[in-house]
Amino acid sequence: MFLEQSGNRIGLGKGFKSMTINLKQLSKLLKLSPTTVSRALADYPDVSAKTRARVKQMAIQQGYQPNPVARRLQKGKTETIGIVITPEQNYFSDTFFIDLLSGISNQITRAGYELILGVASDEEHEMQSMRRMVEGKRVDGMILTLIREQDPRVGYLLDRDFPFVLYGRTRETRPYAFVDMDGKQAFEKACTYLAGLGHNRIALLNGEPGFMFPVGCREGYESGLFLSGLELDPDLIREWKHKDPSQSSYRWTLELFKNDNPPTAILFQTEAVNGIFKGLDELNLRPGKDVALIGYDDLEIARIHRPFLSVLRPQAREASQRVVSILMEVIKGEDPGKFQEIHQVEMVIRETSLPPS
Amino acid sequence: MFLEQSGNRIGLGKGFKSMTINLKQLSKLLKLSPTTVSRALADYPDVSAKTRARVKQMAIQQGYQPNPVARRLQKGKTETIGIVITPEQNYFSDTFFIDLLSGISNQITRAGYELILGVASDEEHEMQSMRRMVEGKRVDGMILTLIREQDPRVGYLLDRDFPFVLYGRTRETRPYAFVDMDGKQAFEKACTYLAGLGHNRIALLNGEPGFMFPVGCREGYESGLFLSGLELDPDLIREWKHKDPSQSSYRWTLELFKNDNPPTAILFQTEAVNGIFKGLDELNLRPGKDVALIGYDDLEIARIHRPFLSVLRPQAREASQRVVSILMEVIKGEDPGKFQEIHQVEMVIRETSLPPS
DNA sequence: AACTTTTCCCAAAACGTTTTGGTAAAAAGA
DNA sequence: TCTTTTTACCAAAACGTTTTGGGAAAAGTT
Repeated sequence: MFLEQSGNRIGLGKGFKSMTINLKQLSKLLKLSPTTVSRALADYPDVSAKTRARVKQMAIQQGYQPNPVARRLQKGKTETIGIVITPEQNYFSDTFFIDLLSGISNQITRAGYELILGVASDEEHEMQSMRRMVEGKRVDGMILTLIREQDPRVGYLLDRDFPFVLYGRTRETRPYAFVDMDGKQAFEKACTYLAGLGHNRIALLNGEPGFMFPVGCREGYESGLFLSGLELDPDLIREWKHKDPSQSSYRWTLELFKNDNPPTAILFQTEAVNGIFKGLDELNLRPGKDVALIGYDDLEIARIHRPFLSVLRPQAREASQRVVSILMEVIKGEDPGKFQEIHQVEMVIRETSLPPS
Repeated sequence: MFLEQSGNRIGLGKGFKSMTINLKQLSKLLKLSPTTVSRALADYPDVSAKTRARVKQMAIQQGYQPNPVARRLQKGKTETIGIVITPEQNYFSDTFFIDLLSGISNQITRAGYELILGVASDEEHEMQSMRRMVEGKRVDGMILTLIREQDPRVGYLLDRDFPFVLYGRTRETRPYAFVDMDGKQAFEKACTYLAGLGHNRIALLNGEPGFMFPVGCREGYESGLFLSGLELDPDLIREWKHKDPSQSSYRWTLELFKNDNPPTAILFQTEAVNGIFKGLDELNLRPGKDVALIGYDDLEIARIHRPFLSVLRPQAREASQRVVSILMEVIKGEDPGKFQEIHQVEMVIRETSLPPS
């Protein structure tokens, strides 16, 4: 009866024998035109309620799913967004990318979109992978992470008006959309909190310069000192290397305590906690007792080892979902400048933020 | 001159003003038919060398990239492969998924394919996400990880002859393609090594049952004991929970040493190292000195804390690349049963595998 | 010179949707 | 009853490729 349409062999010959029906076949089954079936499924008002119901039922019964590739071609959209991650630039923060991808993936699926992933080892491959997605017309929009102070990706995308959202910020005067954590406010809060406890030698073990995030951390730290009436001592600020947070932070910890007037507290990104603990151990200083510690990021490790680490906790899951929602708006043509979100960071007091002994 | 083709507005109206040229426009520029241009770019022999060169040069000059969506429609392939990860089932092994994705992504890009990623929280969403990819015709093949002893995903894919490769193995009699680490051989090697040093009370702190990997570990452990002429003592085998490796392994460590005849060595998956160290610390046992330790997986943490952990090191990057190559073959129509690879695991002796004291 | 083969190119169809621009029939309004 | 409006449907075009099935001109063979 409706088998003569032999032109419609689907995925045949390659072993995939699952019976996937297409629009033409479905419409034949219903004795309707493909047009009407398509419009019925899309809830257009120009198809009668009765037909619409009949169509939908048959579609479900036959397991019809519109071929996304065909739809994309017709609609001129890929229904896909891209992200390139660079694990080696963020090695020890164990679940950073996974948490991020988790929130993103969630929201993207909800929108019926796809997430394509690139993994790059360095800045160069990162750019290369992104260009492949953009110039190869493989995505409708990009999500960017691990943003640098001067970030060529942002200029590149702005230049060609390609939709994107930053998870973070950069130095760029043209308007663009971003979702960022308020590192400044977080470090200010932690700093004033420690000062309020009586600490007056507070050190900052900051992330690698070049990336944008540590800039805010430092601003918050300086502002916190100022608000608490404390002097800024450049000798209490150190920067570790992204490549090897543990080693470099270990060395800097030892350095810090060579000071005549050593710190009684340290602010840092939690990635560096292993190095700091190791350093303190070597100096026979008890973390949390002899030296107060507050880390940025609530990594697993902060909750496993005694003493449990007091931390600044960004709501990463939430923020990453916002990134997607915003990107959808930008893709629709909304002005990116309208979407600039800075998310608050909460402080979780555990066992390493006591007054000085 | 060649601007009259106003039907070819690309991505217009949505802000993306980048000048992307298409095949028809390119062919007009060259005063050739689209057919010839297409075939020239694909190196068909029926286009003269001169024309081919001219076409290629112009294509580069104009920055022409064939629209992948259109190509996919015509070719009846998505040029995309899918993977669904479930981070919560593998929480602490910090870089497991990232390393995996890294190898996979690499190889996929090389093949001109795309990687689409799903992130699921549990078994149910995992299946759901996979079905969306398969039944929604969004991918040509799937990669599966964290394989369970009885894994419904495998049956599902086999039933509809859909191409896939396992990173791991399962209990299934029909032939299927997989790349697996030789956990059995690894644990056997570690076990006989320890026995050779004189250890005769060797414990196994194994992963959660239900997953396939711990099964091999146990087999290797038992076989290692046997080869070394040691008795198997069921009291020396414990299984921690995937959900919370640290807590459960901590508790099991304490348990193990309540034994009248406590172990002098422990084999385990490195994810559990924190719990074990914590437990030993509490028992005033020095890791590596009083108790020998060998972990499976060379996680960052194994190389950071003294004593440096002796480990079994799988070549994850290499294996994940193989997974992709194999999947490509299976997609081409090769018999999946031909591709069953078991990769050797090397042992790295560091500081925690001394003879018993 | 009359065939045959090879070289080089192309028009048209196809992939599976959605959108455009209708039209015939039914209902409403005069 | 005749016109107008609304309802319910559909044929054809379009999205940008690749593949199919030629076919004219040039080169080679008798």
